[in-house]
Amino acid sequence: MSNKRNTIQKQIVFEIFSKMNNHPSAGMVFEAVNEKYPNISRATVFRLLAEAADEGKILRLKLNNSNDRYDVTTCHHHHVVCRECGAVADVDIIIDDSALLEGAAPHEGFTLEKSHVEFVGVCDKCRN
Amino acid sequence: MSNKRNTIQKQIVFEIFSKMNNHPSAGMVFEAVNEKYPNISRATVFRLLAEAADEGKILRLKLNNSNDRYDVTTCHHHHVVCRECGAVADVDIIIDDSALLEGAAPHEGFTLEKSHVEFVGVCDKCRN
DNA sequence: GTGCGTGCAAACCGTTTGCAATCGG
DNA sequence: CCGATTGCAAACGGTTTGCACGCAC
Repeated sequence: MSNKRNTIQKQIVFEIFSKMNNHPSAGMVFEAVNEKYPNISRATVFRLLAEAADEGKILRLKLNNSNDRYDVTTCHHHHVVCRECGAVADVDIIIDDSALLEGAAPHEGFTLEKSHVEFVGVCDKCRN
Repeated sequence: MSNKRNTIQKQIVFEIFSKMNNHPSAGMVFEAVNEKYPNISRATVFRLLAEAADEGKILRLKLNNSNDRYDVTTCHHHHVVCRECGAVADVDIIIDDSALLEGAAPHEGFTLEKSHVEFVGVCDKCRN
């Protein structure tokens, strides 16, 4: 039900993006797209990802020590960032979100709405 | 026991930074410093904060929808970001860190080391 | 005196934008 | 057709850096 056009660029970008399982930044998606389709511009990749994130079709993550990362999975889950290389992966864990929200006492008149747990760790490669 | 020099700029920057309780970005610290001490350069403020963060004396946070924020408090605690204006505040909550780390199953060979809970919410001003 | 720390301005890097050309519906 | 979408290149904003000078030690 989108009033948006279904362009070739959009198909290609999301085709390639959805096959990347490393929570890539927009730049990383552009690299991957550019390899096979050098005529698709950087701006288009950035625009398409930002648009999809705004529409809630994908997630835009801000994590420690890295640029914005995009995530195909929009349902509530958590992440780990490698402290060495910045690689990102999903973390399977069951966390009672509402218990967290209720148990928390924010300062200065804030109201809490959502929570996200970010783990820091090491990836396989960087552990040596 | 630092082999670093104790310069006037360093004293001033951290004097002012430690009085800001809004988890400021480097730019915000510079603004505050610049108001009273216009002869201290932006680069110096950025360098001093980055250096202190590298030494573990302060925290460098990357949170949703904002630049890097610095935090005087280095002990383990959690944060909330206003979804409207990006303001940051501490959140008091007791979370069993090791239980989190043990209960979590990271993908792709990651080892977890630390956790940080980031809440999204609204601040007093933006709630209207 | 020595060399670390600073100020300045320019470079940087990821991202965004203005605009004319193009393409999808 | 006609306006949404694209490609390009230039602008942007926050941060970093190279270099010469000055200050802490």
